[in-house]
Amino acid sequence: MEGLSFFEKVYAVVREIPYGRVTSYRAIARYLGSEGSARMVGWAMNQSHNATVDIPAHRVVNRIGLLTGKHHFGGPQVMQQLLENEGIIIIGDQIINFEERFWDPSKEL
DNA sequence: GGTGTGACCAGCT
DNA sequence: AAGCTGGCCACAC
Repeated sequence: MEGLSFFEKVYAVVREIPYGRVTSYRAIARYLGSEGSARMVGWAMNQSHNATVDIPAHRVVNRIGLLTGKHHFGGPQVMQQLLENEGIIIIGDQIINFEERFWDPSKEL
């Protein structure tokens, strides 16, 4: 992790999110040592499409499991569809059983 | 090196 | 209950 920019660290963590699990912007920021930087994580996701590697950005949601970033995918349904492909249920942009699906890098990594 | 920009968050109105 | 405000901080220009 040495020599990596904040962005690159964010990408590295997001790539570690297991299939069928999700995490929050805040949890990633906390794991990277700057808890107040949740917005930066979101911004990193915004730029993630020009990253050289694939970033499963759909596995990152806000603190309560709401799909706030769905408009930044191909269309407003794409993010939800990707998650449902992984067995995650979503109703009204809200992940069902969010607490069970939640994956915290600072505990599990 | 100041300024603008956010896919956030908590607290207030 | 829904919307606004200010704080937050890494990045690009």
